Amino acid sequence: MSKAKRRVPQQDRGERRVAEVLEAAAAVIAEVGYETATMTEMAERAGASIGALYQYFPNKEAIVRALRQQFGDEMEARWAPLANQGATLTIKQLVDRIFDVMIDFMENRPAYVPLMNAPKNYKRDPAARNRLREHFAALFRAKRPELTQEAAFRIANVTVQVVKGMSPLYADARPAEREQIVREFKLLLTSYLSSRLRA
Amino acid sequence: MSKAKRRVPQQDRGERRVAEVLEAAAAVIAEVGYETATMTEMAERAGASIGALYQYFPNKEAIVRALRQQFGDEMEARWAPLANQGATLTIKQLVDRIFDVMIDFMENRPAYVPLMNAPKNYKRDPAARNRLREHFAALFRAKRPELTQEAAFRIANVTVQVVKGMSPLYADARPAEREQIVREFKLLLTSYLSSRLRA
DNA sequence: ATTCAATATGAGGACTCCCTCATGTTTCTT
DNA sequence: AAGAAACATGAGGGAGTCCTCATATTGAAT
Repeated sequence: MSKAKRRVPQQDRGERRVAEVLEAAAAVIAEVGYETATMTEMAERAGASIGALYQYFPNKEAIVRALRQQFGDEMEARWAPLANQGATLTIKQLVDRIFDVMIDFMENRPAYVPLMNAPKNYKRDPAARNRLREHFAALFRAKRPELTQEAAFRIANVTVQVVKGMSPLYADARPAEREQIVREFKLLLTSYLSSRLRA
Repeated sequence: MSKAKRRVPQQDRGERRVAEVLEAAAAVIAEVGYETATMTEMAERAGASIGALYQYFPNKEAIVRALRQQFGDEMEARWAPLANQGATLTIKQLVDRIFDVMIDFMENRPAYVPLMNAPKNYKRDPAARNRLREHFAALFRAKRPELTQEAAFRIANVTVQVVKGMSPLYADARPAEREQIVREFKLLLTSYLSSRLRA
């Protein structure tokens, strides 16, 4: 395992490179998955040489970490506005919101799901894995404050798995069938949350 | 891609080898997943040489196909007795049955989930992917004959994803927490099926 | 204009993986 | 017992991967 530190970009050129590499990496991972994505392909698609890539990222894992951080931050920005008004939403509204955000994210950041499911490298930042679960748990506790942390996390775990479960079906389906799939999974989550968050 | 046909076992020795290799392959895949499982490791763990392995299987994909076939047949044997009496079961009984069978299977055939999720090679036998979904769809239609094929398949798809969603949580959890997780996912599926299979 | 840090390049080292094949051993048949 | 067929072996070919490093180029500061 390589251990050397890498360059931190100091010029505009460097910052652009880093951004280009990350964007290319996300595209490649979205297409072929983390394991089969190669560093050479990422570099080529970024219009950079393999050496340039390694100026900023010491190894493949570092790229994954950077992408997860970036996606995690973007998620944060999406959920922050909801945290306040969480108490006022109905279950149906809550479920609609959850799926709207996640579907929009899956379409605009198609590397998100493959990245989060890549079993590798979670030992290095286990926190990343739980950020989404914590957002959901916070929403549920806002709606029903008498939930214990534990209970909220359990429900959030199930919620995360429901959304994850929809994603491969959604991705494989023809656009015309997608609405139907979304309806089905919204019903799934609504039925469950109605039991669990009942007044 | 290699294309040569391989030996079909003719002696007891050969049949034992094939069984040993398949068992070892399943163990390796269960531990590290399909992509990272190596042919050398499978051979070593089967107590065979790499050459012996390739006497019977032309490539890695062939091993996966054989395992999927085997697991599929075992599944068939589990669901067959239910197909008849499907009409008489309550939703709760149905859900209990589904999870009991799947959990038992996951514990005794830990390679099942990684294999079914391996995106590779499904082009060669797309039928394998749908066997479980078809079993579920048959159960649902036994219970509610007025369901269209399409509707039954949709519900079966969701059901498969729910069970799949439980499996990583179940596998990662300490045994003491597993009962809790199972309860949660049974509630998830029960709530949903109650909506969809209502009289 | 000069200098030096920042950035870029890509051939190739070190490794791993899948799979072949020439050769050796065991089992069956007669 | 002898010959043939089935089975076993493992070194190594070929391909692909991650990553390094010596060298070259660009940009900024003086």
